[in-house]
Amino acid sequence: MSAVRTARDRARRELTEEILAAGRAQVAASGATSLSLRAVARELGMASSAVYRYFATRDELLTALIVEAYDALGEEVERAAEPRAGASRRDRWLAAARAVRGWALTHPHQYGLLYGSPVPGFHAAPERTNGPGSRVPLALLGIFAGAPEPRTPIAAPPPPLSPVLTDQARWVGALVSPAVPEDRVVRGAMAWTSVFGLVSFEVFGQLRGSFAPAEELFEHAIGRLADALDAP
Amino acid sequence: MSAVRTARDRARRELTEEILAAGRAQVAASGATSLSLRAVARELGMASSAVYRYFATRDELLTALIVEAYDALGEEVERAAEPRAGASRRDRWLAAARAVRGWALTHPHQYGLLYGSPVPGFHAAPERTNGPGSRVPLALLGIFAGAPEPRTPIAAPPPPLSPVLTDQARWVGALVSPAVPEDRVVRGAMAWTSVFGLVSFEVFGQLRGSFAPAEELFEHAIGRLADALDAP
DNA sequence: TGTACATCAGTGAACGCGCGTTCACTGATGTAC
DNA sequence: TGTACATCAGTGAACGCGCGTTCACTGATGTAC
Repeated sequence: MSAVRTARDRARRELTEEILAAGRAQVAASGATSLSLRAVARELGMASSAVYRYFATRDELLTALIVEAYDALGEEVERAAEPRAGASRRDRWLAAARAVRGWALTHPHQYGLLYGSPVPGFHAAPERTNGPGSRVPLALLGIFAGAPEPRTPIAAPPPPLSPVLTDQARWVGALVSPAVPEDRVVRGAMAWTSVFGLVSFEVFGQLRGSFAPAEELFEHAIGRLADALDAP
Repeated sequence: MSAVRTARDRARRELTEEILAAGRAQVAASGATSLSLRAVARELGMASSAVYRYFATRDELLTALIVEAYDALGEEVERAAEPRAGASRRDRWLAAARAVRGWALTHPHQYGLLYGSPVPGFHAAPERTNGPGSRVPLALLGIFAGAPEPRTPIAAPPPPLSPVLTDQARWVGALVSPAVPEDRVVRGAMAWTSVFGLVSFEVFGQLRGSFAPAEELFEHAIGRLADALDAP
């Protein structure tokens, strides 16, 4: 067991990567439902049975592709949300939201795989997808950790949270440190779901005939969401 | 061509309805991708080729099911959004939003068919789905036609709309009468996408481990959205 | 009211396709002595 | 450094399945005279 592995091992890693790449391309081209082991094998010029040396089943390959996609999106959003010199919280929020939209528009089928209707007859193992799937919400949450930076104070006080909602929000808020206060978590969740609602509508074609192309609506919306988030 | 049709005609109508019902049940049970003409025929105890007397192709059946689903949801939302004695705009908005969520939770697969990732290799004819698909947004828009009912005035003035966004919002606002002012349309669009973002996240399982069950988050969110909508 | 013809619904077999997965096998690569 | 054995990657054929769609057909229903 040396750090430098054998030729066999290197070949294995490479082929695994090639299989993933072919699967990724297939999902990108025609969606997750039509992902097929046989087509992947054909693409790589190997017998369909050979793929089974690398992924025990079609569902395993699909799970790996989901994890990959969550990680790809997560990485982009994390980078955008990162604290930077001269970047306010609002800037980071806007950048993160744009990263979500940008990735979704360039990878519509992978976006659909993650945030669209679940693939029928397939349930990804939660212990494999939960972590990667949490990267985006955690990155967004991280932006609002710590004290708020008030900008445009709102006259009306925010409506109180119900006890259940308070508990949920406290639990979520404690996932980052320093913990985010409950009302902020709830506002963040609303902003988070808004962004994905908007992006899903755009990617899945619901805005055709009204706000498509949705660039401007999106920009306006995330600006307003930022205003709401920045309130004390 | 009398109003009362022949026996053959009655039988045709009935069987068409039965085929739709079987298809609906199949979508409800396992999602749109696994809808199969053969399975529908099996369900009805007829030869698979017989279905072709009623629907020229699988895609036609799927289109019909999409139209049906849009109409079912549209009807519920329209009813909820209807002006009623003693019901404020806010009440109507809350009822409409709850109708969306309620329908989605009881028909998750049909909801996925309408608002999830598009079925691969299938494109519904826009001239058939556009009308039914507009019912929900138009119902929501209708709630806010005419003058606003200010409740909790917001200190900060709303951010101005870009020229493109103004045009889009004006066009959308003119779909109902009296026309809805641009800024209100944009706020409505944000509320609309928020509701569907929240519902999609809940139905597609993205809130597992944080805000699920999402009843309370949803109630809170639509309340806050109502506050924003009711601003002058 | 009865007959002749046209229309239509439903059948069953078939075509051609692609899929996931298994299995016995061969040949190459790795390992222990 | 060389040999003997164990491990593993990849093959090709096969199983069993379900699908959408077509086609020539039969028998029932509708229509015109």
